[in-house]
Amino acid sequence: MTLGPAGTREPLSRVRVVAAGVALADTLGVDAVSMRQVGRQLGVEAMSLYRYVSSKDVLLDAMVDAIVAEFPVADASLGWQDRLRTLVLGAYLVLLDHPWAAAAATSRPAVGPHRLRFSDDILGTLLDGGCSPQLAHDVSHAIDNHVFGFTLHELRLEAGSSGSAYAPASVPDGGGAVPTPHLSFVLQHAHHDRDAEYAFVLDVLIAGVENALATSAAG
Amino acid sequence: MTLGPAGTREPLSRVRVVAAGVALADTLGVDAVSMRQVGRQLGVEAMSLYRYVSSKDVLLDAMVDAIVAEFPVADASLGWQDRLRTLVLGAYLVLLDHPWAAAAATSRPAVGPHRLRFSDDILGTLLDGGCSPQLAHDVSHAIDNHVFGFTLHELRLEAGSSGSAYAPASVPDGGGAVPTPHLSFVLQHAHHDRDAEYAFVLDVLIAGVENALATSAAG
DNA sequence: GCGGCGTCCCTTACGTCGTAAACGCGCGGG
DNA sequence: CCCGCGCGTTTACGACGTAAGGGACGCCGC
Repeated sequence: MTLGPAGTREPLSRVRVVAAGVALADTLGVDAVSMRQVGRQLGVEAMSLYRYVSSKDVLLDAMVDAIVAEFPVADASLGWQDRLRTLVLGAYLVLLDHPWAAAAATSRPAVGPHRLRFSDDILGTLLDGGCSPQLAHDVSHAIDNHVFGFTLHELRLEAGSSGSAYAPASVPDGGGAVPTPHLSFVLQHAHHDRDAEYAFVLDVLIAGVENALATSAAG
Repeated sequence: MTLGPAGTREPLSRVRVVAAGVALADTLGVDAVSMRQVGRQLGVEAMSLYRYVSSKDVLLDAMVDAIVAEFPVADASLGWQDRLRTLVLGAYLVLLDHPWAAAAATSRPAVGPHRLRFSDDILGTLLDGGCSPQLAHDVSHAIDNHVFGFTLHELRLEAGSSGSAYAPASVPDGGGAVPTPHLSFVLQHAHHDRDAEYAFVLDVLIAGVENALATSAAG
């Protein structure tokens, strides 16, 4: 690698490595993120990265957490419902900007510090709303799953944007197509509005919490 | 590879290849599923598999669909709520038996024929319950996400069974731990009951549907 | 000034992966 | 008899993650 006219170059660092990985994933997809590619992006050999990330796995974990770091922070001036909505919809918007991130996050067990912070905000909001610790715990899992899982779902649908979302890829042994009467009926009579669906399910969860709070107060 | 005393061996076939992949994933994890490993399992070279599966990706898709094939079928003798519960809880139990399957299914865009059949059953159940096509569509996505996403979540928690479920794996740049007061509070006062949580969220979804049906009937 | 040491990056190498291409073998039909 | 073809093998290529060691540069105490 030739140096610039000044003869020096920006030194490597963990943040620069992670940022290069994110940039690569954003433009070419996660599959393009290999140690050698990331190195090339930085004008450096693959092995040099190992001084800053101990393995490719921790690089990916750090990349995911770098995205989660952009998630919004709880706004204490709102009621708990709107606070939740802000958090969850904000996370959704961030994930839409980095289509690989939802997939990477769900397919990887590690939970980074920023994700812990986000979970803590969700839990704090639920506790503020009057949830028992148990209820808050359960609902926060459901919300986590909604944020990452549902967003992944939506991204996939719009990725395979060539007409129908349901495109069977593998043919069964016998060969013939599977009859799916209800599926085709629904696809004819319903349209797919990404954002509305996401908000709808979130509202169902919120309504579920309100209901649980009401019945526990009454009992 | 030496032959048995009879001098012949079971001929290869697509189902045998897929079954070997499933067996390998069940015992050694998905990461152990390589073409060479699957071949070894069958007493055959890696390249031989390509006569039955055109690539590793379609092998994995077929493996996932083989698992989904075990999902239950809708029982028309039940009311729509219980029919849903049977379908969704049955799928959950199957996925628990093959811990890799939920991860593989969510991280992979293809939808196989058995999964289409399952979605169709869900949709049929919802339509039977009186849902509009649009509502059925939205809810079925939420249910799909619940089945695969939530199950994945639960499996992960019990995989990292070494005490706390929230073990941050990557340290931030600055180094220090993140303060998570609500999280630690909740972890102290709530316990994690896998099955109860799964059923709880499902019931929240069902209640949401009932509510939507009631208000649309009233309006 | 200078010798050692730490930090940073490079080179080389190994074993694995997915898979393209061509080969060999055995069997059933002309 | 032999041709073809279905099936499995062999060989090979270009990636991959990463272990091990080497060399250059700058800062430290002396």
